[in-house]
Amino acid sequence: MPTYSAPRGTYDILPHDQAYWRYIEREAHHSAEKFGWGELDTPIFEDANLFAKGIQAGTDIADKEMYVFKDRGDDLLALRPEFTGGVVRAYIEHGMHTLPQPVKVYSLGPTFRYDRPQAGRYRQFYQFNVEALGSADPAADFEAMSVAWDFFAALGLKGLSYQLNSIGDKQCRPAFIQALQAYYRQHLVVICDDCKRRVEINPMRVLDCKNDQCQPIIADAPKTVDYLCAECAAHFSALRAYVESVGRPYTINYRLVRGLDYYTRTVFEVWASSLGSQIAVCGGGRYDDLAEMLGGKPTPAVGFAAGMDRIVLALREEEIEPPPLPQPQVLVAYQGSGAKREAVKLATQLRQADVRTVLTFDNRSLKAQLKQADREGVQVALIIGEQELAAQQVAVKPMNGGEQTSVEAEKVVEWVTNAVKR
RNA sequence: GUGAGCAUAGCCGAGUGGACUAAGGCACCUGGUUGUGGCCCAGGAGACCGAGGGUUCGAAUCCCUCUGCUCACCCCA
Repeated sequence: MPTYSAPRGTYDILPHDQAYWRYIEREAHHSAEKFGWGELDTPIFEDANLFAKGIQAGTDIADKEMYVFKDRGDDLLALRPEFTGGVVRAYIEHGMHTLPQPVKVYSLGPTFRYDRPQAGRYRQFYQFNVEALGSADPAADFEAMSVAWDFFAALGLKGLSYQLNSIGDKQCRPAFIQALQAYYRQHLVVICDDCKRRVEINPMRVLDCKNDQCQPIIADAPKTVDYLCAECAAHFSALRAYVESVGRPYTINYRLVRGLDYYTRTVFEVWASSLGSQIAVCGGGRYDDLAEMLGGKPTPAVGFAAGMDRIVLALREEEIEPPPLPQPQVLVAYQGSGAKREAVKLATQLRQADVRTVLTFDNRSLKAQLKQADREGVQVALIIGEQELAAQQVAVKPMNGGEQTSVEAEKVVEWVTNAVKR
């Protein structure tokens, strides 16, 4: 057994797997920029309180599931468990309310949660995060939802649909919570133990309980959409109209909720088919009350986060092949130390001409060098042996089985740049 | 935090008490071609069978503890 292994819940993304990540990152950039979003990079760690604000007691989030540490200056920091906190902090810190609203920013990178790892869930995981800050317009919700849609469609994921709900705001939600709790208290004997707890601590969460015995109770439970105030109802119906106008399939999912207080109105997910069943590939919604909780001016905002690890899994399951990464185009083989010097020099010249070129090391046999050329997928092997050295030539061997020829040493770079495919 | 399953070389994986100084495949290295890849053939290297303890004349194989991995629950900002 090795002395060290990657920490629990983390993993290495090996060269072999990078094509998936490159593909996902490329499409993320492309989709976000298509809609006028700009990239924002924030620190991987922040003041721990930034993430703890707005998290109420009773959930495991703040105390158990964050990577919190003190640095040598005794500052309490946390590895970011999500992007939103840092994004809102940056918005406030840099006075972005003076920019044209909304401010649309996206981010890519690792996030951290101290969870028990399981399928598609890691302690270091990668997110594509998209936010629009400074607009309460339902069209902004739709724009964020559309970035997500465009992104997943570009990746080739099939069976896309939206799950959509509205959870109201601080005007109308209290009445809903009351009705929900009253209803659940009538059914305490049949619901699961977790739900008995949830009813008091985080009542909206009873709606996405997976326990069989709770399903009939959920089915008849009060629905958030029936308790929306006039403004929230208008917002929701405008958003639905936008979704319908572009013909994307969506389902009103009354069980789709968020547990924290700063979430308002829109909650959505994008689902894709994977191995025949539907999985959520991103989640998002509106959080009109967060900026104020973090010490900024009231700033309506909407966004989503997509878990890139899960997207990789979905691509694999759907057998969607990412575009291959660039392979070396040329390998320079050699025999003898004089030839080796020439090979090193030629390789340098080829790279200056922007040809992806590899060499072998350790003076291996020509056979071994050509075998490597095959394995690396190069288009052409250039061979410098004693004969070529003496004749100031280079043997040119196409790896697709074409005939081997000789080219004058000083014309090889030109020959290669003309012959090799990008 | 709770529950279940699993743990043999880089990867896959046979072996469930004696003949295991642990099979096979992939990958790797060398040679068959004293200068030529992909196929084939031959050979080589690579494992103290997750760790520790116990039972036994004998343990990869049985028992205990630990660790790790996986899946589900919890949680999911």
